[in-house]
Amino acid sequence: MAFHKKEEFTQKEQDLAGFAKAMSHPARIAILKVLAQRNECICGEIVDVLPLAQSTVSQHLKELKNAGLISGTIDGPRSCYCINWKAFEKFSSEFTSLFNNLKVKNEKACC
Amino acid sequence: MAFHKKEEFTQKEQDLAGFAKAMSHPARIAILKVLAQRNECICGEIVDVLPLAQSTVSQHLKELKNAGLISGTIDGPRSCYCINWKAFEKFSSEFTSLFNNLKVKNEKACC
DNA sequence: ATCATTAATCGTATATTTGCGATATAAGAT
DNA sequence: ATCTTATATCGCAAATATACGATTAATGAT
Repeated sequence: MAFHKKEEFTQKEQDLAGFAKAMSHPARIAILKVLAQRNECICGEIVDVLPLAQSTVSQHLKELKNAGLISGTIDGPRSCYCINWKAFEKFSSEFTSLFNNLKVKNEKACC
Repeated sequence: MAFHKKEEFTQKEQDLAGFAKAMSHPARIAILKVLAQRNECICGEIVDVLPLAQSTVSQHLKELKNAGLISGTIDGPRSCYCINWKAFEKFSSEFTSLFNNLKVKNEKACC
């Protein structure tokens, strides 16, 4: 009956989950890798590398953009996407710090 | 027509995506946090903390377990779950190393 | 042996994601 | 002005995820 209960959690939990969600598909991991290897990347090159249709790649790019992990400028038929390192580092450190802190407290495993 | 193309990507990409997917819901982030704060954690305590039905929490626990992020021993009516730090660190470092390496190559942003 | 407790599983409804082809859009080339 | 190229968006179908209540299973208590 009641769906989509995500807003009942803390903002930080939602943010982290959103970040993870953006990277929860191998195509998007692959896209990030391709983008990270170049300074300027045209979408078409990504399409060539991935085993997916152009429209699907465009959709994945959109999701990564919405999540803030990449930024892109649309310049007519030629789009330039690249990784938004700032946002990426923010999440990455938030993520690792959360679990590193917890880990210190809890050296011995229980089961 | 063709769906579920995930197997067309590298194993590493799939693994990373699977790890991210396991954490792509705030409820599962919250569960990991609760588990990390105790040495032994009974599922019921998690149910009390989360704004979700018992069956739903059980489902989330199952997903975390399938992803290898937590391990649990079922002991009759009393289950003990805890974080699988080993698997967690493996992914965590794989994850950060991937992007740290890439970042070094690519100090200047392009757009 | 029966009851209470706790957690997993089943069945089901709805929402979201994934993917593609077709179409639209926007700029450069002819 | 028309054609080409590159990318975004639309519309749709299928798969997966999310959530719950009801049921089952398994142990401990009475």
